[in-house]
Amino acid sequence: MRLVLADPQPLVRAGIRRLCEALAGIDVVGETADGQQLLELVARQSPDLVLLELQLPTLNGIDAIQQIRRHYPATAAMVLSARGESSQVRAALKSGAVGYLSKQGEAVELELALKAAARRQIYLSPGIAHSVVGQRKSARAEDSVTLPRRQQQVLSLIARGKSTKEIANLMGISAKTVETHRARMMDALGLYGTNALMRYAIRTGLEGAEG
Amino acid sequence: MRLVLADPQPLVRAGIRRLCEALAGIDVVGETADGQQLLELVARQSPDLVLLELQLPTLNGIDAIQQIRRHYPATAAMVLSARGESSQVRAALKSGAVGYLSKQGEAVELELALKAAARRQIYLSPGIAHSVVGQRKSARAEDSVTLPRRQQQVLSLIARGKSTKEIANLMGISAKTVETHRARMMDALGLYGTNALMRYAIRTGLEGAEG
DNA sequence: ACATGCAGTCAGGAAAAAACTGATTGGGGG
DNA sequence: CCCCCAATCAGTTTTTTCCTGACTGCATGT
Repeated sequence: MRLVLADPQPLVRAGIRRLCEALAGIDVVGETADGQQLLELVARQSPDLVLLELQLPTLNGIDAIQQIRRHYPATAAMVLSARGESSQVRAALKSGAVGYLSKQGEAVELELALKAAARRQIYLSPGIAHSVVGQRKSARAEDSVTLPRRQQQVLSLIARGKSTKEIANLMGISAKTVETHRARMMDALGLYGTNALMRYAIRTGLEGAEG
Repeated sequence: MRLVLADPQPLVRAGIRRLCEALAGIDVVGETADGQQLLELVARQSPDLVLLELQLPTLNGIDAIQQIRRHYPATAAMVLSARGESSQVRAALKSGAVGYLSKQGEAVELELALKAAARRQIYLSPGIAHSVVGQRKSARAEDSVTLPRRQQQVLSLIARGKSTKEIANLMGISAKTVETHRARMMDALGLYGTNALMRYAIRTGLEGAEG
């Protein structure tokens, strides 16, 4: 099985490469830190499988998977990610990923996942799978919620560290209204307390931008 | 050279382990995902070197380095981190780290770093070194500030989304004292308001894992 | 036309948190 | 020995949050 790796951190990538190469029947034919380069690599090498981190520079993992599925259908894509938000898992699988491997997982999972891919099966790390089997009520409603327009604006300003008063001024509305928006969002997201909302705001607002 | 690894992500850890074991004269005698367990491992194994991520559960990397330097001076500690903020780099080195290796770095750096450590030299990844050669005067006071011990603990708990009351309980002190610590930090960092502090706390990555 | 529901706007008042002021203790260094 | 800083806390005031409504448009379905 011919394999291409994509992860922004060279050291991590090199480590994963070693792990893969130690497995029988696995041939790592390329690696890259970059989404665009990944597509070029796939074009050149036509690997059987791509193992990719979702957070890639120049082209994020989800888009990369879609491109691969569209232009190089012979190549399967499996996610190898540090994070496991439901939204990401679902987006990846919907885009055509053949598996989702968490870096939180044990090393043996790598072998299981690659074997599964060889058999055209789908592998999901434990702790990831629940994102796909809907019945988890305990899983927070945070994911896959689309907030109304103004609520999103408020959220974005919260993520920038603005106070309620500042937000009110910036948006030209009363502070009371901002409070209402916040309360509605907390309700919709199943969060309790302003700090939890702020945490959520910063996490989701920091998407993609990291120095 | 006997080596212990500490990284919260098993897959990454396993990969790095392979890379280390492929080098001559390196013997990986233990690995863990956890700060407290790291100390126990060091006590049992007395390794020559510990290679650790800074963001560890139960005991963060900086504190772990300090403990190791204090209680097990024969063991050196080298940071292997995904991030490279100046403040973290300086804090690590000040705590007695013998090197700072970025996961953004190339895989060969691992060999260079371990060789350097064997020769009792200090290795810094390119792109990390600048944090130490102070010439860049950052505008904000936010960088290059080392907060006192308890203040850092408070900050870390803030980043984890804990409320003042929760922090007070967790630290076994009065809520009033927590407020004082917060106020001192805002003063020291030139921040105004609790939300700005929280933003800072989350952004500087004192957050360990999802609660 | 009418009810229904949602998004957006706001207020009043109680409750909680934060901010300000000031005070004590215990180490370390000059 | 004295001074400073880290750490601890209380009292008081100010600000923010939280809860309970309430009114307006606008779109939808009946």
